[in-house]
Amino acid sequence: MAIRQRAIQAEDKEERHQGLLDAAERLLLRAPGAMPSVADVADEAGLAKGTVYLYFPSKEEMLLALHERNVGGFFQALIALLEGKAPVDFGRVLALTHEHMVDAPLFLPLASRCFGLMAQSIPDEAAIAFKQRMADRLQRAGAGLERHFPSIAPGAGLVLLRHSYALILGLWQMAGAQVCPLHPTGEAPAILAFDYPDDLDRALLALWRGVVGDQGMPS
Amino acid sequence: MAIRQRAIQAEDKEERHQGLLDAAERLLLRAPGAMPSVADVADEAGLAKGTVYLYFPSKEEMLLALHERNVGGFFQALIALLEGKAPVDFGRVLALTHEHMVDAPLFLPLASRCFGLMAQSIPDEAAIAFKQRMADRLQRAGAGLERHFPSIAPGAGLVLLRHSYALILGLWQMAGAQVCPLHPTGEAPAILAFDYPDDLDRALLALWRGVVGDQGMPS
Amino acid sequence: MAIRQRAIQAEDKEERHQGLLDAAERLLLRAPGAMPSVADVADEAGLAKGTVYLYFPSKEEMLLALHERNVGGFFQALIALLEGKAPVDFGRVLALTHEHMVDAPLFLPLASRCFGLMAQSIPDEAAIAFKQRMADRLQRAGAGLERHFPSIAPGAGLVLLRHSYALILGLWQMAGAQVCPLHPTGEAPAILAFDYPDDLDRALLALWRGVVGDQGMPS
Amino acid sequence: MAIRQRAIQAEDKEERHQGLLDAAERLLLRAPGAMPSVADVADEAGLAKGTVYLYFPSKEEMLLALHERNVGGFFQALIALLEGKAPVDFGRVLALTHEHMVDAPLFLPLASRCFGLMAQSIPDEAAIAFKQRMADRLQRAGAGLERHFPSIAPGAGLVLLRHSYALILGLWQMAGAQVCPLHPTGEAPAILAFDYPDDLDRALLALWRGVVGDQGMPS
DNA sequence: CATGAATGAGCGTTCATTCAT
DNA sequence: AATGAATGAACGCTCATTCAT
Repeated sequence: MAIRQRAIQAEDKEERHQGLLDAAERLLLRAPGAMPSVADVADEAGLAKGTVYLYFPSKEEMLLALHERNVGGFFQALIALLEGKAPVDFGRVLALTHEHMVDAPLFLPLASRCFGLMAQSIPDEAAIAFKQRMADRLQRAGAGLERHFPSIAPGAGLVLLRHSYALILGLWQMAGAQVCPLHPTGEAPAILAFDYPDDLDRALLALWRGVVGDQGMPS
Repeated sequence: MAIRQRAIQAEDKEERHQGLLDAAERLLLRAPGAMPSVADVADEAGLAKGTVYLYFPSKEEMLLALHERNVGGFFQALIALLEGKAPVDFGRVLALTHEHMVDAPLFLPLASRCFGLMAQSIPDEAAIAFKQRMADRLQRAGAGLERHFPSIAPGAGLVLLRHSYALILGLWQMAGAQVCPLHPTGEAPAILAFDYPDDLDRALLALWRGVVGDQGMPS
Repeated sequence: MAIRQRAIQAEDKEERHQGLLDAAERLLLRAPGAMPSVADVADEAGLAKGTVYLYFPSKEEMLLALHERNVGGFFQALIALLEGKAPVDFGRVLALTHEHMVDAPLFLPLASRCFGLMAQSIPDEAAIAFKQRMADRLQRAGAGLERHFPSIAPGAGLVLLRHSYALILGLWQMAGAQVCPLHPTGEAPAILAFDYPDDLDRALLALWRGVVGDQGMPS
Repeated sequence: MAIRQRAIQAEDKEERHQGLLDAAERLLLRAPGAMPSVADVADEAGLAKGTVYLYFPSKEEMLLALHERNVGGFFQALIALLEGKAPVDFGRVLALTHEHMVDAPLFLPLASRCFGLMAQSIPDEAAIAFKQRMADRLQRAGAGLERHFPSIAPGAGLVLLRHSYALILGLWQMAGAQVCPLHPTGEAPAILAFDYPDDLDRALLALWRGVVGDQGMPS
């Protein structure tokens, strides 16, 4: 009952597609620790459970699509920055990273989940296609980086991006383990506590300084 | 049926304990992407399902114990190195890291999973105790690091260890996503391919160079 | 496999609902001493285990629903009798009680179980709603009783019903303990043996005579 | 380890026997809604789990033995009263009932459970033996009752005791269903609420008045 | 006698996926 | 295209009972 307007046109379909991703995003935001169930996503999107499977072959690929939407946004901004004419320094890249990855409360939990997914539940074909798209973006961004930071050796821009991402992701996971969300009374040892965004800045700064030297880095 | 020798003595119990961890380890190795079920672990260990619960209060705490066994081994070696009298340079630390974390095929998948566990399924008390033990080790290792690398500011040894760990972990996740273990026929785009151990070395080198400068670093 | 006709219409759903209650009833009849498992009920109803949870939020609430179906039938008849125009005496009430509670082989085992359930496994909200419905029925029946038996003090009709129910239930439990259903060869001592329906009549008669006196009672 | 003094003498064994019943009693008192597990009982008694099975063939028969100890205490007092020389009226019997059954917080939950047990889990032979002992006691008490209340027809003393017990038990179950122990905020409909001891007195008074008339009854 | 390690069937519930409508 | 009823494997965990020690 209540069969919503059928999506016949391609653009209507795209709208449903995005609507489902939006719904998944909202649920993930609401409970970052748990994978939303298909039923929940469908509900949140105002659709029936079966309908989800008209738009995504599986729950996992839906989440991957959501992740890619996030990643895409970040790279679009990064590439725009790097291929633009304005001079770029570390601070600009860092700010952009914060905006899209660190402060966006969804990016990292999802990314972390998706790396696990890739190795398991995503069919090879889909995984490879996803990776191809990622590779293209990375390559463009890496090249842009080398243009703005001449001290980076050819090819090392891509590598630096990879390492930065690893740092962002790994540190985030460690930060997440600090919290005992339900019973924050339990005190973890102070020595383990650290402020994620701040500490990440320090780590990235060290990494970049080790690669690009002092040029374009904050004094 | 098939009642194995009963573990009456404390050391026999310890053996069972370790045997279960070994079993979990083997399963995790076989399918690094999935949490082994209690039934599987029991089977693999040649015990009945219920027996697992004589040795661990829950599946999660069993996996955490396995993780701690791994971590403990690494830190024991690291602290021995750093508190020993022999001079220590980056290469030594790196070699040790490889031996315990990178080449041990289980360390990282489990570590990655355990960070997720802490925030969810481990009772606060157990989680805090675990963290306290981790903190102690980290602190000793951090102090040792500062002793051997005088250019590290006081307190920054611990931080460097944290960042190194984040790099190791994050990069491993990205590397893992390269492989499609079951169908290795599918070729991922070459540009994304990287050799995890090698690339990690490069990343750690960059990070450390950014922190400690050139002293004790390979030329 | 074996996908039965799908219950799309509300009435088909109601049929499934009732079908599950019927199945539970049959199992309870077959083994009055044990709570049927969800798997058994589903099997008996020819459905899959998961399907049960489309119709009831939990096993306990399913049994409560079955109980309420029984109780509802009894009260409907009782209230019809008491609010009707025909004169009512003890014999009529007793006959009705037999028909719905005593001779219905399921009423009492289930009732006895449900009292235990209420205090444990039923969510408060559901329990209170159930009790409210019971209270309404009891009140109407109690008032009707007072109308037909003027010697009952105001408010005492409800109390008499409660005591009668207690007698019916308590005596049934004692009677049940007489039987060893699987091995009826074992003879219980004759002195403890009693015929439940007959003995109950005597007990109720005594109780009612003590409350309403001789009016409307059999000579 | 910690093998307690072995019970060699018959009286030592009896002590263990009673000790286990005491332990079960304490646990039942602490959590009247749940059947204590064998492990809990053994723990509470300071014995090992396996030891329980040296003294009772099954958990159920242990609980039955505990119940019989309670019942035995009640009947001993009742028979002493009825076979004594002092005059006996309803009030005396009622007081004794309160003391042993109503106010003893364990009697009724256990009794209610045991009736269910009889029909299921107790082997016939044990069940019959238990019943034989119950029958003897009932018979003596019934005869004593008839001696003190001459208006009771021969044989009706036993029946009156049975009906009284049914009332006590049935009403207790209904009373138990009133409580929502964990969330007493949820208000049950007031109409269903009643005070168990008070209401029971009223019910028993009505029943007895219906059987013995006014002799020996409170005015 | 006493122990307690080992067993394993059994439980209620979830949820991704299918497919008749 | 859209629905949602139906599926059933999978899960972690309990606990009465056994029996080697």
